[in-house]
Amino acid sequence: MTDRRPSTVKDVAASAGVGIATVSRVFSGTGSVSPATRDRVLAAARALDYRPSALGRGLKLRRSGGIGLIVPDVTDPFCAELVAGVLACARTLGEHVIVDAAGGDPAREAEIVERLAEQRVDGVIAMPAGDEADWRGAARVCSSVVFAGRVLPGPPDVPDVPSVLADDAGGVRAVTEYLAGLGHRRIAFLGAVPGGPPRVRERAFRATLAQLGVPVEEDLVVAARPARDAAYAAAAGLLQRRGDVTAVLAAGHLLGEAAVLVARELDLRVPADVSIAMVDDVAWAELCDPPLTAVARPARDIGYRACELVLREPARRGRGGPVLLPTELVVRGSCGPPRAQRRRRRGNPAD
Amino acid sequence: MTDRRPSTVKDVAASAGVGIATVSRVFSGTGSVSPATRDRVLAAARALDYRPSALGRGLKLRRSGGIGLIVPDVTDPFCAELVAGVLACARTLGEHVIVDAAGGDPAREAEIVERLAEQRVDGVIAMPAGDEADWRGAARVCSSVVFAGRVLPGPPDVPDVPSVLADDAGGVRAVTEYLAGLGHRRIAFLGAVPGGPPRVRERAFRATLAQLGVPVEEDLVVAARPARDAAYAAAAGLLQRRGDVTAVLAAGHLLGEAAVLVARELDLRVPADVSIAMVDDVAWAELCDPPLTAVARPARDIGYRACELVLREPARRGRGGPVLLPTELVVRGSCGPPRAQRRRRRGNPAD
DNA sequence: AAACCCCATGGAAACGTTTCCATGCGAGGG
DNA sequence: CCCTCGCATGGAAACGTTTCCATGGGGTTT
Repeated sequence: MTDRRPSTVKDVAASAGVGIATVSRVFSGTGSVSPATRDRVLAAARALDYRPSALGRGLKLRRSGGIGLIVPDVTDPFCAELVAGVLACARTLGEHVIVDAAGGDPAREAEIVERLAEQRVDGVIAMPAGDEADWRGAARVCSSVVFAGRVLPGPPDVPDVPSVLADDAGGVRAVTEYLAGLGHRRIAFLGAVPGGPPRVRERAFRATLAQLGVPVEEDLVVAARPARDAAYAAAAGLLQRRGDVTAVLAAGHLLGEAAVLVARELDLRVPADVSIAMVDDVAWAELCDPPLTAVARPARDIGYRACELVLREPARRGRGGPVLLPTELVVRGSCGPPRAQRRRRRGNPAD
Repeated sequence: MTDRRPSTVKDVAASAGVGIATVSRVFSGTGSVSPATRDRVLAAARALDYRPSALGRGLKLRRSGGIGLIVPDVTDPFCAELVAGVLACARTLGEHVIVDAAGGDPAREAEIVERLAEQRVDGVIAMPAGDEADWRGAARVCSSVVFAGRVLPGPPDVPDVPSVLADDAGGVRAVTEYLAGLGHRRIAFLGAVPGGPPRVRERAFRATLAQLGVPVEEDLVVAARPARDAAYAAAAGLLQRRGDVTAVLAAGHLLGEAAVLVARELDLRVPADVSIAMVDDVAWAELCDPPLTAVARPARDIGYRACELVLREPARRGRGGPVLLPTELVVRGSCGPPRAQRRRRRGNPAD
């Protein structure tokens, strides 16, 4: 039936009685074309339903006019917000975005990068999971890579991949100071990263407590992979083992979710029995009962900024370390003064 | 610097001492190449860090090897889940996905479709907002369009755009029967679509009640745009105006959120004073207190299936009406038997 | 032994753009 | 009046791939 092939510059040129170069000039905006000719070309194009082929153009220009975006999981609220930011910025710059989810798997990340390189994307934005080495290779493969929302665990020696991050340290400091200011002394940190050296949130937590003269009990810093089951197990372990904690700072929304569910399961009232706060202000924080105090990371801005960085400012890339965007402490009802010292649930004396 | 241009078939051919046709055959998998030659080509390619250009291939093949995906908002949990499904399927089929958000604006949708057409995508999956006319044009422009998760409000005359949907009617029927079965008689439907004829959920709600012999009070069917503010306003209006409703069925998660917040604001206990259920089982439904009963739509499956449809089964497309995927009623604690007939807000609730 | 066929291979022509370069032409200055 | 300059325009060459077609050679069949 109507599976006519799309019309091309050649068709338009013939129909308008001009050369193909002129048609190209009209559509690419370069060069000069007399108004009369331009009108004639545009009319012909409209009549033929002409639509310039991005493939032809890309081939000639050696760029596709699109960028790649790699996140661990598009259904994660933070990632989704970040994606939205990237889309918003890309739209203003007239680029399209190829999105893919790596599921936190370095091998899949590498695979996606490979594919994006074949697509000749103009740049790649990634929320990385893999290790330094993988990405150093990737940076070689792709024109430009920007990390957004997360960086690699590797040694912070030469940060040759530019990045846009939330000021996690500042956010954790703020919420830790807030909890300490309410009078808490036994504050748990839920969500240390299992292997390897402590990451920025844990470090900020420790540093803030130290600065406030509150001793850090190793027992209260619990590691957990960022997955629902692991988070729940970690939270359950913590709250059962240490009935005397008066506040829990969850390092991410999955951890916060776990803390809330476990507290409910153990019949702990929030914040009367235990205060809960978390990093990442997701939608449900407000719907919780009580609503959860959280450190809001500007996920959308991070995405937007990363996109600007990768497309507009190739010069600034990598200079001056990561771009840090401010967090905000959103105080809701889930934190209060600590309950007077007393045991609850067959507590084990651990102090 | 190392801004060498990427190597091409020509480079590889020269380096391996073969013709470019042979290199192409090795990488595209077509034709036959002797093992020895193949190895030589692969070695040369590896040495040169060769990566076939998707642009060149796309130009020749007249297809980009990617599909377009248009959703209203990637941060919406349902959309995000749908996107994840599409990505999963596209991955298995070796295609990439260009994602964009239209914000529910038909003009933006049209613009995105235009852009995708320029990219010569192999197909488009859309959760549409625009009206029938727009999309009929789009379908002409693009090779193939599939609707996912939502269809157009237009008359269901000639469904020439294939679609993959949740069985909303079944889901609403199930939850309505459940509420009626608990004894509710004054059940509100929150989230009728403002303009135009009633959509499938409202129709199913009315039909089910009619079938059960429960009269539908027009006053209890309230319209609301699917936005936070509108949802909240609608919910507040409903619950303040009609203190005698014993159950609210929210037609979407934003509406459900609004119902929960308004109920809390009005000091209505759930489910003692009012039962709440909603369509769309999002993460916070379980974190709510009490956890919310919801109709789960298989968003991920919908995305996956839509992607299969658009890529694998061009023949089946459009035949036999929309593909309906089953919903599931997830019963949690937010619904109970109706309170004995009495006015709400009779002073201070004893807590 | 001759005819044949299939396989491996290379050359060359697309695919649809952009852009360099050449051409023609009208206007303005010497 | 001629030279020059600038502008509008067209032809043609790239960009990197796939694929048709031709070619040559070795093995099989008669």
